[in-house]
Amino acid sequence: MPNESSAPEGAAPGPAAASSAGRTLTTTSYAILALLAVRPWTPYELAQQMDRSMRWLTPRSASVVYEEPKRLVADGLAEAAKEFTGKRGRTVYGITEAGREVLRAWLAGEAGPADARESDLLRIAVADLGELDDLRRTLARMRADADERLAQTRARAAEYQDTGGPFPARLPVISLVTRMFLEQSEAMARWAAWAEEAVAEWDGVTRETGARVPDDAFGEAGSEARE
Amino acid sequence: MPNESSAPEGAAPGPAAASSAGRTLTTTSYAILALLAVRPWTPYELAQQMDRSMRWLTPRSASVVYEEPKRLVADGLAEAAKEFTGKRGRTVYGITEAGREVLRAWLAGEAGPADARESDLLRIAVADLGELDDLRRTLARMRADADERLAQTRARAAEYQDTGGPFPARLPVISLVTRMFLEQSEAMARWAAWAEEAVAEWDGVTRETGARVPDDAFGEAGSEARE
DNA sequence: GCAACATACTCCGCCCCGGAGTATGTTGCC
DNA sequence: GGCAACATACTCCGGGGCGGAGTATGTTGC
Repeated sequence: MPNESSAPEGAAPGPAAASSAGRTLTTTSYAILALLAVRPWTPYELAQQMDRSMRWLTPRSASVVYEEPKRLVADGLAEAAKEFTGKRGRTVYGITEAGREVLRAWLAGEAGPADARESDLLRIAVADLGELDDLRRTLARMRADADERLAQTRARAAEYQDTGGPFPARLPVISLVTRMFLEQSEAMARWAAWAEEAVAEWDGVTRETGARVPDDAFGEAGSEARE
Repeated sequence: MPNESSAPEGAAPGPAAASSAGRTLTTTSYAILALLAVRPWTPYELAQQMDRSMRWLTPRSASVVYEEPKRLVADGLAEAAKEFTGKRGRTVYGITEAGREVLRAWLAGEAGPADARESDLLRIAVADLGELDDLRRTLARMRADADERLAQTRARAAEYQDTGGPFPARLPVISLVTRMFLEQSEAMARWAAWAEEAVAEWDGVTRETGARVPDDAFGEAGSEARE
């Protein structure tokens, strides 16, 4: 059976296709789109800004940052304007109304790249481009995920402790990494619960509209971690 | 066949070049090699086992798991034996002495893929294929990394708190993700310190040779996290 | 006897990486 | 005023990895 997966310029929307785009948008797409929603950028600035603001969330190398806007333009989600300084050209990218729309849809829904972890965090970071309820829903989902993951990790740990695992001689080294996963998933679950609670008291998604920086947001995360 | 076509540095013996292989080995390479060091596997078993044991450490899709052993064979680090069940052939892969050697070298040194995080954790998980001192060195490095990362994260958090960041209106959402990074890096630093301490009391790297499962390895990671 | 499942793979388009390469602006210093 | 250093503005390419589709043969259970 011939694969018709590449239906490029046919404007044929796949079933799972994110709104108007003729491809599945990636986390990179949404990251760039979120930046463009703030103001127009040249690719160079975009690369700088991606490095500054997205490095911790979802790092992307410069070559990718140069590519993605072109695709967004092809999808009709961004637009490019050519400018010149002497004989030196440069492109300035802006977001289109369609672009804002898919961004809003992404912030509002489950749609988007399957790679949940990193894109969820991005969703939080740019939540002020969407609605308060979107943020709450995302946090609720993340909390559920984190709790489930924690439960799984604990179950695995308990199993190793009880049975010794398939290679009991290896248990000491295994215990080291297991403890690491416990620590990480507990941290995640703790955070998700905290964040959900904090946002429960918000009236909006920015400072002006009623969001508040929680008192303990920037301090020691675990009060007991002090030493 | 030396596919050296793209590397014009011909005579330059890269110090980071993993021993005899004509390419830079990836984390995947070491993961597979570590499995092969335990026993021979068919690709199908390998894929199963990768999913079982490496899913949390460094997940790889099946197609990659089928590809990698071929490369390892080309590098002389693994060997393939063809077997038949009726007219159905299958390959069984085993590790070569050269393979064990690069695995030992990887466990002993800094060499390997730059992507430190995930490969370090793998190094811990298969540390029983190497020496106790290798494990200690890896943990010391990880602890230093974790501490530095924590310091950076705290510095960024403090900066946001003091200056409000470039977009003060966005501070509430930013504070959410910042807190998440604080939580994560604290967890990591806490773990690294714990692990280093635990291993300090070991005499070997397996149970038989004097490694012990720490008492609190499988319990609540943070004693305060109980609720 | 046949369906369902397990085994044993191959192939392909796409994303992303990271480093090399190519230009042309602007700034600062002697 | 000249020139080096740095900033800006990109393109190109090989390779790793993903994930889903496709192919084919063995084994098991009803």
